[in-house]
Amino acid sequence: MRPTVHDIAAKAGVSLATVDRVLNGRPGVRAVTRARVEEAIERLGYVRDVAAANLAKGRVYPLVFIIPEGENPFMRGLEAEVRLAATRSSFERTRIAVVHVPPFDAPALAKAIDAAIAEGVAGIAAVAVDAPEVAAAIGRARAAGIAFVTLVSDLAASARDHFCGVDNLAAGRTAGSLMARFLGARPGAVAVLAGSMLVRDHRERLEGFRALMAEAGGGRQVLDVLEGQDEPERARALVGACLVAHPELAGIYSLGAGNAGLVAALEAAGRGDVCVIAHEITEPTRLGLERGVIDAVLNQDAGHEVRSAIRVLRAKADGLPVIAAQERIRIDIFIKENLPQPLDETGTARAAEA
Amino acid sequence: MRPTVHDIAAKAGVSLATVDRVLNGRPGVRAVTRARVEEAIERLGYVRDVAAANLAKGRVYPLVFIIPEGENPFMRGLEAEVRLAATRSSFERTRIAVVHVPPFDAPALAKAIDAAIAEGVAGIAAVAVDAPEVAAAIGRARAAGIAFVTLVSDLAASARDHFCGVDNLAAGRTAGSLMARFLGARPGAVAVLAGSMLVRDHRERLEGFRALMAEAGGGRQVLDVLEGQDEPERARALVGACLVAHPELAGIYSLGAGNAGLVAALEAAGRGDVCVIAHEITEPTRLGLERGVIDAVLNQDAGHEVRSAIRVLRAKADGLPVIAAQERIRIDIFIKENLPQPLDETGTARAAEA
DNA sequence: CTGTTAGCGCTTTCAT
DNA sequence: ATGAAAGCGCTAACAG
Repeated sequence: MRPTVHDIAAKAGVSLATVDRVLNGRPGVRAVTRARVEEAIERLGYVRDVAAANLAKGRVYPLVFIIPEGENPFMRGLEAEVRLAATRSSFERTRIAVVHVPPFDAPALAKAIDAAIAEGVAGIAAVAVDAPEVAAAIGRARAAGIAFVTLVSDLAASARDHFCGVDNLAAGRTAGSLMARFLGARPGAVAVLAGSMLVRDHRERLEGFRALMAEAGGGRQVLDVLEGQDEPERARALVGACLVAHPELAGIYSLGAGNAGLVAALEAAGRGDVCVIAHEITEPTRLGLERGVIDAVLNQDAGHEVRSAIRVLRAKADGLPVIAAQERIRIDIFIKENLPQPLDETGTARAAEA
Repeated sequence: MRPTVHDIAAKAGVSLATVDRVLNGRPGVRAVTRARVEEAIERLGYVRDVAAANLAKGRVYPLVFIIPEGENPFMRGLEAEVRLAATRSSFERTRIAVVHVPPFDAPALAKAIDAAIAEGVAGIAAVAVDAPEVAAAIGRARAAGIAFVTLVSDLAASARDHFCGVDNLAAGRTAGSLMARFLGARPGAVAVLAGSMLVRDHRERLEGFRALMAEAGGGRQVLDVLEGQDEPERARALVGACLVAHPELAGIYSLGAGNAGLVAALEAAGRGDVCVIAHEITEPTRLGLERGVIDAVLNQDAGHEVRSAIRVLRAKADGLPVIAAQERIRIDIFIKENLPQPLDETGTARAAEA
């Protein structure tokens, strides 16, 4: 049997209350007594039973997820994953709230963070906007003892406990490598469709992509970035115009959202031959893959990110360690053949039981 | 506050013990009383606090992982993941044991399963050998109320609760698709290196690969399978001979283990131009990717599989539902650019914090 | 058939 | 500065 607080109390010749004080670093214990208890803890190899502790505390962890509003399908999918986790979270003494903020709006995000601090939550997860005022708000949260993780998009220098997302530089390089291999010796330039160069992820992906294309040699031309603001209509117009202006175009790297427009433009122009690489498995990209318009999709698993964020927030709130390997978000590569089947209404994976 | 057993007891006008009997489907309650309690449960929207229940039960879940012995690096990595999880599992009221059996040995596996049943474990995870006697042993385990999951390799018709592994047919198709795209118009045949055609995963992967190569058109020739028994030395010899016999060889699909030999043979022959696709991120395949000898590696995340197996076994043992999306094991595609950094000694992911 | 009572391992008043 | 005792939500004897 694992040693308990009683064992420590007996071994150290003190009461349960004193053991608890030492265990939780609370004041009111003489240094000598503390030392005695700590030695007992050490010698017995005691590890706290977190479940029992939480039961005694009657503690629930109120967490807040701050997510951009709008039509970006990836963000909506992310939110769905949060709500799914929230349903199940009651089992785990966690209460999860979702807060919306306008996308790319640093002041609004900072305000939302401060509101969460005022509410006295145990942890905050937010899709970060890379701005000093946001970093300052995160600093205030941490100062208040609130765990903070950034989700999907990180920000430069800040006190966040953890970043739940992928290495976007590597993602861009991966896209570049696939593009180079898929095109092989085929001539023609490559276009890049982004949301906005004001966003950190997009900048990093572009950087990685350009770097790899340069290293790959062959002198393939990468055209100037098309900024579609992550809006399907703008993306469609931009890509349509690009296809006209560059009839020899060989590939398109779409590193943001708005992919419904991209697919529409390609199909309208009858350019199924263009090699297309996009990001995130969503309705449009899934369809694009299945119809052969998109050749590969790089993905970050939103469900994994959300569950990871919850685990990390709870661990940090408890002062517990984190399993790094489980929390690292991979850059998934999907082609038509390894695309996972969508779940049916009951949440049952058809593929898993096939 | 969430309703508790006390609330139910009060509402139904019965004692705690009766509520508990109803909750756990134990006998000794009149139908009317039962109905009254059930109504109270329903109306209050009661959900059991599993942590508290386990605390009260003092229950630990003894689980057994049955893993093939031998030098297969993937299996050794799998075992390492089990041991890692075991270390951390004390936090979660789970005790994990590892049992070794000779690879591909159905009678030995069946015997190990029966031994675990006799020990009265709560759940068993095993890398299955596809044989009737194994299916029978699994049936006995389930009959004894023991949760059972197959790990990595499933078997035909059996009563296992769940399969923790990938769709190997899809994996083979994925390999085929990548091979076809990477080779493009380049002429030359493709070789396949397998462990043994007696193993189910390998058969399925081959089937998927061949199917896709046929569909891809271009009439690319797929040579007869080389069976290396997952042993590096045999693989090296077979591949070496194949390279001599087919100087125009364009690609190799390695669907089993023994990849150290494959890489060695290719490097010895100076055939870095051959397009190579292999399975599982292990020491040899990681090196192969980094050195450019291997072009892509399909992977199943052993850590994910193990953690998933534990979650599923515990959930099944508790009669709890399972989050399908979290338990589905993806077919990961890795190329040099999206290969995750290995962990350092402290278990910290270098990439995640970079 | 049903109720009482004493814990599981930990935290938390309230005394001393 | 330290201890005693009463729970947290649930289960498990043991009585009725």
